[in-house]
Amino acid sequence: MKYEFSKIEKKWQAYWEAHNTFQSGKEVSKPKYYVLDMFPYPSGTGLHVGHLEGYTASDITARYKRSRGYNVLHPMGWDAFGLPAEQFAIKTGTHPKTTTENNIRSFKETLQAMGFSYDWQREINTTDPAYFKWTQWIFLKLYEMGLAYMSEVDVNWCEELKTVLANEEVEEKIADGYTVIRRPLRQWVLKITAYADRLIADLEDLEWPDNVKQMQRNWIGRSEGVNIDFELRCHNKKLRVYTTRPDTLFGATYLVISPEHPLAEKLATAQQLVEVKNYIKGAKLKTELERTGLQKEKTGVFTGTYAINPATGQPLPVWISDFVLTSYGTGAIMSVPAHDSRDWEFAKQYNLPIIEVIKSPHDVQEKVFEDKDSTCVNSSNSEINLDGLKFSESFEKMATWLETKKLGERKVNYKLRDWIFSRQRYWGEPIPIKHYEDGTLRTETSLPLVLPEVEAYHPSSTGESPLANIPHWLFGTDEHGAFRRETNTMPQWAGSCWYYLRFIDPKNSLQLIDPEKERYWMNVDLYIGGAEHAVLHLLYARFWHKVLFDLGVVSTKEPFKKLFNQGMILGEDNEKMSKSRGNVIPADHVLERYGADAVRLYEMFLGPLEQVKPWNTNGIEGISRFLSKVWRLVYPEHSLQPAPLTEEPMQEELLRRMHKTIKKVIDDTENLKFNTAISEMMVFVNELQKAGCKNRTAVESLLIMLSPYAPHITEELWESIGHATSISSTPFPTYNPALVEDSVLTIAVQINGKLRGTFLAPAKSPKEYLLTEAKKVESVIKFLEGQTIVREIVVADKLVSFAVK
RNA sequence: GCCAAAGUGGCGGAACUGGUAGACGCGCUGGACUCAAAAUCCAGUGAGUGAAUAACUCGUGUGGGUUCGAUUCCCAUCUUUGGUACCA
Repeated sequence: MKYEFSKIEKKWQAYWEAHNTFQSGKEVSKPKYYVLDMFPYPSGTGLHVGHLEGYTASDITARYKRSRGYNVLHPMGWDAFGLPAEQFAIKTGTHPKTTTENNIRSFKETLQAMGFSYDWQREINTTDPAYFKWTQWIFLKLYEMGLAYMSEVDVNWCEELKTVLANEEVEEKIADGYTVIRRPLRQWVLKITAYADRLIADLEDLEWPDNVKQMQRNWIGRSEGVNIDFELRCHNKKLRVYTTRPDTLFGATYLVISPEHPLAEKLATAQQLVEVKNYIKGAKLKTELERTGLQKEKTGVFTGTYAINPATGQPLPVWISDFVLTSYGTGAIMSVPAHDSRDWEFAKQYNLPIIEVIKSPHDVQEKVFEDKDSTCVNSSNSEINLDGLKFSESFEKMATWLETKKLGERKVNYKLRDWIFSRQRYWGEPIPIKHYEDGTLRTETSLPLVLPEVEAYHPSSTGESPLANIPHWLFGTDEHGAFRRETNTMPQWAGSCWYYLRFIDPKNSLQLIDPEKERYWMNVDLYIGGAEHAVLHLLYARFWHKVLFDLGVVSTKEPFKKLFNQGMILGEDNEKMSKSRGNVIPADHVLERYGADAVRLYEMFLGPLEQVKPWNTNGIEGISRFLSKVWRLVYPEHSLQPAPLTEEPMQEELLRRMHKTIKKVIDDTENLKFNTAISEMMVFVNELQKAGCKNRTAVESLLIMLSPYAPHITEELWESIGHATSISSTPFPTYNPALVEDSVLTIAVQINGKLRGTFLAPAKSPKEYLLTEAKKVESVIKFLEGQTIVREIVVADKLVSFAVK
């Protein structure tokens, strides 16, 4: 019988569906394992081979864990709110709901054709009112806790999209060809900064890649410093700056404030006023990106005003420059040009003094010295002396001095900013807030607040969402009077911030999640997805999770215990797959040609899961050959009947190979090193074939080991050799440790580090025996002749090494 | 610029805590089977010298170092990829 993958794969997919093979949650006495994919946005372009990589990895893990006796939760759903469906609606008038439904259908077909063992009864969709009812519920909790507030903020306004973009999205949109300007608008904002410290601290215990943890820490950007108040000459006011280097106060030679600083214009002397005004005007025209990114040369303007350095009593000119950000710290800095490269550049540009206060190996007039490891110099007055102290001591001493003199106070700052949470779009969760005529706000009493049908999906010309154009939805009256509904909707991130919880209890209409089920299933044991979500999605989800923890909705501090980022699959030309390059390999295409098992195996065999690697269609042929070999183990060529399996004992070598293979496949599968697990199974199959082995244990062990990787062919062969139940519920084979080690080993002999010969020796041979035997090897004798052995090294079971002269 | 990761045959990659570099697969070469082809099977395949399945030399981006021994550790350097954008 021939191996016809298309017939077999359809047969078993239908079987699994009919038998609810992968329904989870029944056997709560077993240990649980929750393995989750980052759920996709169902786009119109369909899935390509790159998408399938992570899903295959999680599916192998899910199937493997089931086979090892775990109660596995492995769900899938749709992150279906989003811009593309809305844009398509604007263009064609098709309701985003229709577009979304069509795309979901096509995505689901592909995923099912891959044989993924999802529990489809738990499927969720973020645009389903039964789902977003709870997204809105969480928002109201945030509002009640004071974590959601409205603010008139300078936002990134995109004229073409008529919407506000998050800071994080700006670059991407500009790259897509949109223009973005700054403009003030009323926005809902979430106070993620209130959780900054916990978001850093709790990273500690997570099994996440170190680089992702580091990226999150950098993004939050906690820094410890001091706010210092500088006395201003000829003004009653003080100027407050933030610094992380109070230890260098003696070296501060000028101050800089941002153009948006409230004092910017007030500090300008009559003589400088025109120039200052022009500079401030110029800065307003630039976007944040222009100001911070492209510009290499520093610009600035002197206000004409001087402040007093509290340590030295020297006058410090106050400058205005746009390299100082309004949104960070106090919007003002003290400049220590000798020990900060930006300050140094600025000082050189405008000929300001540079004073060395940290012992430098070179002249600071020539080059900046930023190292913190050195000690202070030129840093004393009648009250304080920092000379000779290292950073941590001098920081402490100066901070304390400033605090006692009431000149400043310690302050922790973050780069992280609060999260602008509203969007001026139709296709998103409505924010369930009512605005009354007297200016009060009330929450919607009945959730979900659903989207009304609209005629057109264009944003309103005022910058509000299309919802502002629907009077019957927009306006209403209740016992508190007449109200207008909030027209902003939530960003796409909202639905993905908590979906992992809903999979645990997807149909609960009374609660977000049943606490008992939550305690059983949380945390997510393994979360697999692309590295592009390293910061935003994962940070937002962690933030919401902590809020839910504080509310008592969840019992764990963190949502995702172990995170794994799969590497991108590139096109055959070694470039990132994209429509414009025309190098996209669509999933359906390869599935039809090679079958799900081959695609699954090949994607895993390509290389380490975390690595970026190019697709090569030729390579998949080798996997097809491997599957045919497995098939022929059961159905010899030209035979319609499966070959009878025997109970005849295996040759010792083959038996040891089997146990080695089992061990390696277990170890590698646990560690997501699927490429080497597959190669080990290939070796085993090659040897079985060469030996013509039809031993039942050998063949069955192979099929079970292979089943998480290639579920369809193994189900079929499992049935062929006489089993009535699914291979997916069969326990994984175990190995005998005694049989994993070889009994006879090849020992290498090195002379001065070069390999000069090998010999065979029984395992665990004593040192003396190995030395004696090594000296008997012909090629070794030759090299030892006329030489003096100065050292003999023996590594048990591995090698003998002689150092000679 | 800064931060992180990585450079191994024609190609994707393998190599445990320093211990026989190149597993497995692709590709290629030769052979068997066939009228022929496909499929399958067998043998070979890092480079060089060599008649050789003898032997030796070189070889994990480059240059040094530590070591009996380095793809692995250290220093310097080049290249590539990802992240980030003056955060005081």
